[in-house]
Amino acid sequence: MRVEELPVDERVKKVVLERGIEELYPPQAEALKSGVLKGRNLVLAIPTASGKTLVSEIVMVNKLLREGGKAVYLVPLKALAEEKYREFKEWEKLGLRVAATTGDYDSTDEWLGRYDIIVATAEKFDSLLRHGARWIDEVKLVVADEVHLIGSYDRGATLEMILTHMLGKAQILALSATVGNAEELAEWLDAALVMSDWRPVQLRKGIFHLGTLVWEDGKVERYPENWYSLVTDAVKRGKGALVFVNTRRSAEKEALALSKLVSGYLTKPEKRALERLASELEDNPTSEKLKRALKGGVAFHHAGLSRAERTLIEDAFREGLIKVITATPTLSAGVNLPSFRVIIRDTKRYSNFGWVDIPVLEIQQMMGRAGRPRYDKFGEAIIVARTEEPGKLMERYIRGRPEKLFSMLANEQAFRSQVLALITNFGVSSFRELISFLERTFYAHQRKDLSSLEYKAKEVVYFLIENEFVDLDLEDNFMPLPFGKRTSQLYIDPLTAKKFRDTFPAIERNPNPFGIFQLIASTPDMATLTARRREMEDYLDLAYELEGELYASIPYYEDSRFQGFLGQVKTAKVLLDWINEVPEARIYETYSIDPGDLYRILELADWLMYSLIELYRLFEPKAEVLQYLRDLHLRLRHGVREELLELVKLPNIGRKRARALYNAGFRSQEDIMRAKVKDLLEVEGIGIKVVEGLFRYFGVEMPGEIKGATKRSGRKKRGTLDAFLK
DNA sequence: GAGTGTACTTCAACCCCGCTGCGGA
DNA sequence: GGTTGAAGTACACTC
Repeated sequence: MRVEELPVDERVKKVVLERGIEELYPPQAEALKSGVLKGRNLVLAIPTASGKTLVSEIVMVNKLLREGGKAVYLVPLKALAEEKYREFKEWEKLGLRVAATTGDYDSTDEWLGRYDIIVATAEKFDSLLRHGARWIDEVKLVVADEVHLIGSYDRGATLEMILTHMLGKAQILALSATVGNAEELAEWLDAALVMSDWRPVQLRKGIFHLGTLVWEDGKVERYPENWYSLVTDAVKRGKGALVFVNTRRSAEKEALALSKLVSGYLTKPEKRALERLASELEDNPTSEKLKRALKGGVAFHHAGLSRAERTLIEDAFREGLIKVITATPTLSAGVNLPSFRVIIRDTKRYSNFGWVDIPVLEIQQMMGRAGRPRYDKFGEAIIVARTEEPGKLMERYIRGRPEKLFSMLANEQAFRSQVLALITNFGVSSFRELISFLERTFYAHQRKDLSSLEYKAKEVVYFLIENEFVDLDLEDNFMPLPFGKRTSQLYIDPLTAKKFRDTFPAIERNPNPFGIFQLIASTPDMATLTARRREMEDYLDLAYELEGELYASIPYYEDSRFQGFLGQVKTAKVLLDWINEVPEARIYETYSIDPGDLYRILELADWLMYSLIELYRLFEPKAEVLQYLRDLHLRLRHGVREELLELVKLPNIGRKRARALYNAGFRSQEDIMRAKVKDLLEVEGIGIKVVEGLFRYFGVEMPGEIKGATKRSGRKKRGTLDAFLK
């Protein structure tokens, strides 16, 4: 189908044509003929990179231009929200306004009302729904990207509930990878279904075993025995490779090993560019390894890396400077990062229940990364058989069909939160109403029988009533209580909230950081570290030493909670170090964690600390305790001791600069306001830009000579992604 | 004959990912 | 359940 022939607004066609697209891919054409342009719901199940985004753009923009209202585009990852935001920005030239919102930047409501296309993570949109933002009624279209995540154990329920809420109120366009039961999903959503395996870049799949590479069609190629040869072969041909492994340690090890082999194929300028790239990285044990790997044109990629490091690597790989990335599954479902060759070293992974086969769906998503549109005529995805039998792998992952999707609504933690939200934020006022809502879910559609879910719902409701999240009136109608409503808006697990509330009296008696941090670490919303075998004794000792500060009792060795408890102690200790200004590098070393892990712990602790305070405020707080908690929250956010709290409030002053200023004798905002520019510049880490920012903050004129050299105030609009990114 | 280097075998420890709140001059 | 680095072992070689 030609773009010219599309039955859409002329302006839409013009923009698409300007991109150089004149002809639509067959599945795109089929999708657009399905009635989706006339308002019909659609499930589009096609491989990644076969043009789902373009379809959704055309549908969104056409609808907005013709009918007004808003479109919401849901993604599973923050990084994807940024990626889509950048892509959709192009449509602003038609007068539409595009915004992105995730937990990272900007908060709720009203400013979003000014935008037409809103990109959000599913959880963020769920949260917006709970807060009852007024503009929600104007949403005419919901695009759910990666909708197969409805089958994810911990996050699937959120997506399912959002779609249940919006079903009937807005048009729904669900984008999915190929799954086993797309029909079922389409039936539930009362949607047309378009399925296809068509790809713009052909994909060849094969199994490698001891030097023999067998392609799907039976063709055989010979290589040296070690699978490394698959990588070097790709590089030799001027292409890149993406290697998937199942542990961080393996990613790092293979990167270093491959680096030695690949470095021989690099040109002099490439080597220089890579050196430059490596020098941009900060110094910590993991970065050191990364730097070594980079010198050979190879990088590893996993969640231990900071976001900046990840982006740096992704960009350099896209440019072709980095030839090979070894990655854990962070990359399989993340941002768009294709490669000529994809090599899958592992097909099993460790879970709580021991080793399990990685689902077909996931392996196929990894394989789908092979082949770069515009550069490659075809892509190659190769699974390495090491311990598994090659034949079995061929059957399961290459010829086999992906799994069916199953509703995860019944997952207890998720269900608890969702039931609470229905009662406190969505006006569900009786058990009967609750059930009738649940009848519209994918769970009900799929299982037909609601009795076991009903039983669970009953248990949850009892729990909520018993713990005063909700009350019953004389006619047995639900009455939301402030505690319940706030819990739901804070987006925390009711169990976390209960735990907090139960601990308030103890906190009032003896407020202290260690106790509070252990409490936070013990909630189901926190991702705690695990204590390694040889660390266990140390943390147990620490717990006994500080027993008086804990709000929980120390479990016995035989107790099933023992392991978890030590992990919580370890996490609390990390947080304690953080607020006592232990340098990051030392924290990484002491606890053998990576920057990404620390960032994650701090982010979670920050959010939970805020929630703790907000809930405490509901229960006749003592002023001095409240102040104590607020100060602790600030210390946690900035990673400083108490005496620096005043300084870190200043713009561009973090824990390092604040400490430097303090040690140089500038101990209050007053001191700084009165200081001479020259003296401030003497302080380590303080440059002219920082000083300029300080002066602007105080509303003081800069002395003349300096002012001229540093003018520029790129005031960005608040709440947009631009502001966040810069 | 003790010390050192090296190649090899055992052995226990460790094991992917991600989202959510809110408000400041 | 399988990989990995570290500890342990055996053995040859050097001074």
